[in-house]
Amino acid sequence: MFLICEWANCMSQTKETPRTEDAPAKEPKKRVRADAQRSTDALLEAAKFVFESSGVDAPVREIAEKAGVGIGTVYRNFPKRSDLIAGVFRREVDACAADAAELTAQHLPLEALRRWLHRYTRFIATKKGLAKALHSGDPAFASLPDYFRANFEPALETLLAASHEAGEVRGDVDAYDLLRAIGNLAAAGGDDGPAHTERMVDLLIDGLRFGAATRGQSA
Amino acid sequence: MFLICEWANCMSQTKETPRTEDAPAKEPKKRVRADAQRSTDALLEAAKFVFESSGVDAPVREIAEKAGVGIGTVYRNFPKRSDLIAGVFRREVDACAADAAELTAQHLPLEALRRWLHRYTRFIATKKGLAKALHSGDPAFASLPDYFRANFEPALETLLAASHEAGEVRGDVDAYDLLRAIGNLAAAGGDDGPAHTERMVDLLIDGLRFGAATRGQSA
DNA sequence: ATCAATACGGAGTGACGTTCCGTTTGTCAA
DNA sequence: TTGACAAACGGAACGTCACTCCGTATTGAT
Repeated sequence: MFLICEWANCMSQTKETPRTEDAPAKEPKKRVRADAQRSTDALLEAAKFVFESSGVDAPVREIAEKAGVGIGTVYRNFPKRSDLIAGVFRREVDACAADAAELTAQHLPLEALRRWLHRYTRFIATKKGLAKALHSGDPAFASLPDYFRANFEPALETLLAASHEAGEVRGDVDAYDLLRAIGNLAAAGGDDGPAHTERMVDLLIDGLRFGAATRGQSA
Repeated sequence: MFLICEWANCMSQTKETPRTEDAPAKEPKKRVRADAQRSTDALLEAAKFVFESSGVDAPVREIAEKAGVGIGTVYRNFPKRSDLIAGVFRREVDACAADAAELTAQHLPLEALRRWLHRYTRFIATKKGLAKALHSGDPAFASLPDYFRANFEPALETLLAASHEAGEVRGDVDAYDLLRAIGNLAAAGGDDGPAHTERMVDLLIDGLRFGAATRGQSA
């Protein structure tokens, strides 16, 4: 009730995004060697597991061992420990955001929306341990709030729009507001298990459905 | 705007206080040796300085050196690094709470109240760096929220009551509410210097004065 | 002045993040 | 297929940290 409410708030810090030119071209002329790619993947996979089971303070050596690579390899891929944490975070964001498209393809709009919001709830819940690290001021984390928003907001907007066009939910809900609200719910709700959070999220969804037919049908 | 709001909230976590029997007697039969007392004081003094200048992550050795004692002495007085941090925190709370009585003796009620609230504001501001540590889950910090409240709430209550009896402020303000409100103000207001916080606190004080004559004169 | 109790300092221990470098491997041109 | 080289590899080594241990010095009651 006191620690995590800041989590989603952290994600909402209004950073100016200069966005001048970051990644100029995808492949200038370099190919990624296959073993390097394998190492990076194994590392992210192992780090995700270790962070979730032993916390973000787990030693780098433990992650290297779990990934089956040497310590040197860890530091070539992620020069700082915090880069590894940021890497795991980004990968998780990617996975969660990607699920939105998949759910859209497999379910009717409202059901896809419902499932994704619960998926997002689980994402937040597993990232509780990261909240502390996120506040360390480490520059490796500086771009994370933007990354979070840049991926989740469009994903949810698409889901909302589809459900709205199907006449299932109202059209006047801001995707980002909803992300933050659920983020706060999910992050704070550790006290009595995930069941409580699930119920609260369902309640929010019912709120979205209420009045779907009576307003916002303009779009 | 996003990190510290949790600070005072942390302090408000509703911990059950069994309070069965903690400190059974002040002095069972042991006297504290003079050199030991000197070491403890020097350590707390040095730690306060180092934490404020170098952050709470400063190495223990640095504090020991500043205090002019050996590392062994640090660890005899404060078995864990976190105990030192907690010790500094408690001492600061004591000092701030004690100032309430002193200000009461030296000033008229309303002025004493005003000065102490600004004193408290400074306390919060210098404890920003501790917010992160406070969330580490370390058991050494578990009792801090209670300590915070147990010292500050009565202090402010006394100040408020005196001002109210003098007819200067209303009588329907909860001391703890006020502590939290100012805590949030002071902790969040780092962006544009302390001046902004000072003004906001003065505004709150004016709020207390408003209507002093028209209501709550029952007490 | 004596002496047991207590506190002292700081070398030592183990674990950590990170660097360095000799060795191995993947890729591609011949 | 083969050769060669850039790239990636593993892990010993380094510096720093929190914390432990123990021989020595200080204290205060007698």
